[in-house]
Amino acid sequence: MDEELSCKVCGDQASGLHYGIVTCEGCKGFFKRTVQNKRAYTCNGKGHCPVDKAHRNRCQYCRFKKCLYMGMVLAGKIFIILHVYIIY
DNA sequence: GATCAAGGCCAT
DNA sequence: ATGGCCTTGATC
Ligand SMILES: [Zn+2]
Ligand SMILES: [Zn+2]
Repeated sequence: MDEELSCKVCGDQASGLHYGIVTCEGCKGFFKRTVQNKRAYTCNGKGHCPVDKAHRNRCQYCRFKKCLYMGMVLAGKIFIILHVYIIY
């Protein structure tokens, strides 16, 4: 039985936990590239474009925005460490 | 020693 | 520029 998780950002099949939330390889790489290269995107629409597997590449601004909104953070690992730390 | 996640590198 | 695969480091 394989319970496969879906990406919190685009809904694609996630490979696991990445930067604090469950994401797919695409959003993981996209987030990494965006932060590391300090990329700046702009929305052509109103800033609320649908971010799903079909349209995630159409508006990078709204995709990255959703990444942050869903709780994606560069040092997402500290959340996991913190979670353990609080319990103990 | 096994598992998970970050990062890097590569092919499309 | 995107997404995937592989490698490395850290943690349990
Ligand atoms: Zn995704
Ligand atoms: Zn947009």
